[in-house]
Amino acid sequence: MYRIVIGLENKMAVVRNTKAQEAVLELLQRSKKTLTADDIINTIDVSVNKTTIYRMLDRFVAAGKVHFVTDTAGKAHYALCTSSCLQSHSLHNHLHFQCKICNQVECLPVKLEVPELENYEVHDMQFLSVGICFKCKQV
Amino acid sequence: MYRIVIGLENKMAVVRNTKAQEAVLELLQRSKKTLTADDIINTIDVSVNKTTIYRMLDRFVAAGKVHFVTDTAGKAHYALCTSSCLQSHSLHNHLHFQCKICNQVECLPVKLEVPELENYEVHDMQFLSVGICFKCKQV
DNA sequence: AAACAAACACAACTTTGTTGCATTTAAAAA
DNA sequence: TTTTTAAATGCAACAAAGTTGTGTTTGTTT
Repeated sequence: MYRIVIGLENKMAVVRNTKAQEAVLELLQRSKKTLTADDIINTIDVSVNKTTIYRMLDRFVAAGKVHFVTDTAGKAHYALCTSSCLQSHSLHNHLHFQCKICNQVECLPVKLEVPELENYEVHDMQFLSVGICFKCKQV
Repeated sequence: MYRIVIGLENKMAVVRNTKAQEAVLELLQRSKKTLTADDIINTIDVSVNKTTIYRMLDRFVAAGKVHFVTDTAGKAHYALCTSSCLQSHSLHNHLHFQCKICNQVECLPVKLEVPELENYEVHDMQFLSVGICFKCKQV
C-alpha cells in the first residue's frame, strides 16, 4: 500500500547477502524489460516466498538499486537502476513505455526535462507512455 | 484490472444522462485536485454503488471527458480533462504531483515535451512527480 | 562458538478494482 | 402517450496485488 521510500535518509542498515536476493538481482540484470513481483516469482529458480520478494524489492528501492513504475492498471514494474538513474539526486527522469498488447513495461533512453516546481519538494518521478511497442506493431 | 481504453474507435454509443453521472461530473468539476473512486464514493450525496462509479469513470475516460493517473501505490486518481488535455491527439502530457503526506494528486499546469518514439505507437501518457506539496511543506 | 538482528516463510488479511446477472430507467420508436 | 430497447445501475461474489504479524532461519559480528 505504501510503495514510496524516503531515499537514503534512514541510516544504511546492515545488509546481508542471501541466495534469494542474489537471484532476484540477477534476474533484473538479465532482463531487458522491467519485471513485476509476479514475473520474478514465476521466473526465479530458487524457492522464495512472495512476501519476501515484495520486501526485498522495497529494500532495493530504498537502497537506490532499483526503481519502479506503476502501470495504468496499478501494477508495479521494477528495473535495476543504471548510471543514468543516479544523475540529478536519484530522480528517475527517464521515460517508460507500457505496451497494451504484451503488457510489458520498458525503460526508454529518453530523459524528460522538468522545470523546477516552485514551493514543491520533488523526491522522485515516474514517466510512463502507453501504446503499442515496436515488437507488437510488427505482428 | 484493465484501465486502458482504446480511445473513440469504438463507435460512439448512445449515451444517457443520469443523476449519478451528473453528480460525479459535478464533483470532479468542483474539485481542485484529482479524485479516486473511493473519494467519490465517500463524497457523493446521491446513493451510487461502487461498481457503478468504476464503470462510469471508465466510460468518461473512454469518452475523453476524464483522465487518470495511477499513484505510486497503484491507485487511480481521476480528473476532468481541460482544454489543454485535448491538444495533440488527446495525450495528457501535463505533469501530476503526488504528495507523500496528504496523499493527494493534482494536475500541474506543466507540459512535458516528449520526443517522437520511432517505431512505437503512443496512445497516451502519465507523468507523475512525487514529493511534498506546497501545503504540506508549510506545516 | 554464541549472540544478534536481518532476512525469510506462512497464513491471514486489506485494498482496489472486476465480473456476471438481474433490475431499473432514459430516450428513441411506435 | 405508451411501448420498446438497451444503457446504466445494484448487488453479491470474486480476483489481483500487495501488506501485516508472528515465529523461524541464517548471515554476520563479537
